[in-house]
Amino acid sequence: MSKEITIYDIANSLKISPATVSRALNNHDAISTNTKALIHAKAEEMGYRSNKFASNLRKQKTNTIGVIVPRLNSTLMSTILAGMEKVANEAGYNLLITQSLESFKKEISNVKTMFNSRVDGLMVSVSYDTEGYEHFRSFIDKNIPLIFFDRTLDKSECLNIVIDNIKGGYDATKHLLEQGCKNIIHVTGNLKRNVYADRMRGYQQALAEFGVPFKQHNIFETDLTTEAGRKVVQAIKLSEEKIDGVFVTNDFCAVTCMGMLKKMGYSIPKDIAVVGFNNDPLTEIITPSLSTVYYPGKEMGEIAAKSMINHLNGLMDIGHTNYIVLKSELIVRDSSSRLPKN
Amino acid sequence: MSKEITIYDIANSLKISPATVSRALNNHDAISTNTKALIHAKAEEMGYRSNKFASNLRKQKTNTIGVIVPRLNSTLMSTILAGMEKVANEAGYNLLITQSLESFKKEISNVKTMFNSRVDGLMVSVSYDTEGYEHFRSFIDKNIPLIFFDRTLDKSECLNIVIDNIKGGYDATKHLLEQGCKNIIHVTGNLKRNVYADRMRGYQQALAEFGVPFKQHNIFETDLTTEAGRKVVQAIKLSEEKIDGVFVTNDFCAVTCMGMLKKMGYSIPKDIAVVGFNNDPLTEIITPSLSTVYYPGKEMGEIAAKSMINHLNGLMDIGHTNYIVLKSELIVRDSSSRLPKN
DNA sequence: CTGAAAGCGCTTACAG
DNA sequence: CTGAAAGCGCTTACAG
Repeated sequence: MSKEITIYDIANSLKISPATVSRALNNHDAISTNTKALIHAKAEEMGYRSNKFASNLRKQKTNTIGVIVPRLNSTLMSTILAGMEKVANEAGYNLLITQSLESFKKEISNVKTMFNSRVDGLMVSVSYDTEGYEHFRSFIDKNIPLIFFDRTLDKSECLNIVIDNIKGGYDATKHLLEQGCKNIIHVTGNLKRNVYADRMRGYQQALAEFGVPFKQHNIFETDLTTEAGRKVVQAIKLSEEKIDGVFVTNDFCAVTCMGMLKKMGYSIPKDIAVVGFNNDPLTEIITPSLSTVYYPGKEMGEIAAKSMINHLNGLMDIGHTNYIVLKSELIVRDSSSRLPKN
Repeated sequence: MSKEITIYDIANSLKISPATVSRALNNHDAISTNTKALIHAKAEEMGYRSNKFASNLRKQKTNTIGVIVPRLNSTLMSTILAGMEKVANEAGYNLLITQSLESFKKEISNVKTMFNSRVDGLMVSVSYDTEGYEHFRSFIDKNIPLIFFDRTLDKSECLNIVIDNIKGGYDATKHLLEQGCKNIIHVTGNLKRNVYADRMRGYQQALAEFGVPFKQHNIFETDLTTEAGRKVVQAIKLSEEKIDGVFVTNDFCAVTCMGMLKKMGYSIPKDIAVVGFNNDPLTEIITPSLSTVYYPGKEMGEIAAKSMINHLNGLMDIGHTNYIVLKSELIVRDSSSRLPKN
């Protein structure tokens, strides 16, 4: 392990002060171009690397943004993260990423870690069973910027970056109704979470608008896994009332359901029309292609990171904004197209 | 922004020395249980949080592991990352994650960032067009542990965590041959990368074993996107020699091909049998289900992180190991099952 | 345009 | 079991 070069080594070898070396390395205005060039060359030659800890300790800033997601391995989340990473990296910020694995307890511990790591800001999509935001108190008290994205909390005074989930649910359901569906079930996730609760509200609104009575037993609150899909399909089969439409709040689960329905002899969309959510790439490559609600994951990640960085750099104050709602829209494909397209 | 509490504040308020506070907070043996309890309580009461920069600066250690992946938003990579995060988090390490977006240039810059962030170790899956490992020189010179996973480099003296890609390619191809395929094309990624080059070698070995001549024009070196799939299917259609087997080195692209082939009237597996790679969850939910090679992504992430942490904690020396090869195996499903299963 | 000096908040070898 | 003191490598207000 070779010795680390410091600004003192550079200063000594150039017979100047460490202060000047520090300034030159940070491209401070007050240093002459000559001196700068000299110092940069020497630094390069000696294999110098800045010590971020010393710098952070002195500047009381970390250039690191924390991110907590429910799971890393979901198409949506990894797409959002990709967007965040891109923006953060370009702006010279690092991302510290952890996953709550849908556990409130783990989320609390993740928040603590982020706090102790002194991230300059924190971006969070909450877990399935998160209750309240007391565990973010430390961030709020210290005025450390906090942004929620996708899954947000009620009554949050922080910036929330979302899509209009009510509209998403409404559009999907309305579309199914327009295609002639009379009895539409809704397969969703934990209704504690805004994304699922709002989509269901949209579902209810559309039903009401079309004069279709809402039935509680048509709501399947699940964990959206393959297993959940299996149970839903079983229920469809055993149902006394004919089910002719399915609105699933997640593409992967929707595709699972479609596959099983097909195997059981249902024709899609003729017997049962299906709409998913997120516009996962897989929706386009399966047969029939899955109608879905476009979810701007990459954009959401980029905008969240951009907002955070602008705030940190004083170019913007996220304290004044409560919601940023991104555009999202229904994409009609084969799984729900019963009528001739116009 | 409330003032940060330091060990000095705790020391003053308790009329003891900061050294004792530091020791107590780190559960040092030499501090009496009483004093420890007292200090911990006070720290809690005052809202103390340790300053990692000061601590890192002093200890010359960061408790942070860097990870560079080609893309965050790929099923395989996000699964690997999930495994890494789990292990790292449990061991009290943080993960600094960046993506190279398949660009050698960006990878070089990522490595530099990691170096300057003084990660304790670095885990990398290289980009499409990475050449050599000169850009890791700084890590090697400083003896900072470096682990490659999935996509590795030739002649690397570091620890590489991989699956047996040759065997994977061999198994897939052999299976297609056993199912009666006479003319199998192979759709793959950049052949500079071990994963793709090795799978092709396996493909060639199986052909050779069955006395089937290898034809260069049966190799499609692509970027494995939907567009690439489209071109391959076009080529299949226009081909003068009948093509009856497709081995694609990535499930998503395989599914894309399957979808288009079906639309063009091909029956799968009767006309054309298809095998993918990775065992992406989507392989099970499409119709016909896709035969594929199981890839232990989560395990790979866990083992990489575990190896790194054990090395950092002195429990193991990765300097003595060159390769860790994880188990992986062919999973036969409907897309390639022409013979009755035994 | 450059320097001297203080201080960011810890940890630890040394001493008792 | 506890303390005094030095030092990790920077940055910056102040002075010139």
